Amino acid sequence: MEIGQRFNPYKLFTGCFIPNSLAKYKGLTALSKLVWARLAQYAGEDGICYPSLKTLAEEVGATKQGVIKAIKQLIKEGFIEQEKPSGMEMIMHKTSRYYFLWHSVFEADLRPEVTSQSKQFLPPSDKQNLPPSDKQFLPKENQLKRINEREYIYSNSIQFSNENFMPTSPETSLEISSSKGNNNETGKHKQADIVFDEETYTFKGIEPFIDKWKSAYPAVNVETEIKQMESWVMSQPKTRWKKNWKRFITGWLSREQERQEFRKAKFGERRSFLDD
DNA sequence: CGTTTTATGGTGGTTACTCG
DNA sequence: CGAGTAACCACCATAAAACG
Repeated sequence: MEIGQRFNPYKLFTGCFIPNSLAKYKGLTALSKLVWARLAQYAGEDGICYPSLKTLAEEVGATKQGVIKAIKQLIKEGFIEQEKPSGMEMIMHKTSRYYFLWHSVFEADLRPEVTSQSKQFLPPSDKQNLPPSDKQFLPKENQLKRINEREYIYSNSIQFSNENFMPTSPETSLEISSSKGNNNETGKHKQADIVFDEETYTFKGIEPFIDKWKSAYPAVNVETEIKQMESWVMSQPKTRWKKNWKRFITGWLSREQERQEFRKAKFGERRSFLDD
């Protein structure tokens, strides 16, 4: 690929993701939406992120002041909540924590079948998913619906695609297809081989293994990694495609699990998966 | 009626400063 | 060091007014 050459950006990049409903929302500036997207990308499985204003500003191409204004607007409009450092945290120059709030505009992006079927993929509860040190920062549950509950709905959020990011069809949705699954149709307990669909650039037949992988690799966001795999495979020449995709996927997840554990051991806590 | 000019508000940048 | 405020400035989009 040469500079200036035409190319197809479809599923080619990873990066920030702005839901359609948020993009259309008129109560936020463009920068606010970008900041939201960046924060969403920072947020890990626990749905919390804590980048510094300086870092945020650098990564969205704005100034610290601009980011402050954007964050204020996001808070005012009810999209995020901010926990400012206090006490020892302030002394230790800790950064603010940002929680995502479920907003009415997001409902517009949820098709009925997605809303009902996605429930089973939500984490058991907020607190169970939070590290102990984070529990003290949990706002009142009845006031707050952290957006990581919907994380799986937007699990392909770090991909750049021309299509709607919502998993609207079984062909493009791990979540929905897993609820239907091969078992219902072809029956019973026969496990089909995993194949890589050349047209949709997605893995087919992985649904029966998702839960297994989740429990086997708890430090890994399986859905996100699958998307990254699909993106990676897509960029590879077909001659390099694997024959045994299941082995490829488990190998990838295993490697990622080790990396996450190494990170935890080395850095104590992860600030963001973007710090890779 | 269409085009140009002007006024206004929103947004964001820079700098300096304070606070804990 | 991180977060925040304030004053000032520039830019841009929009609406209204002026003009031919």
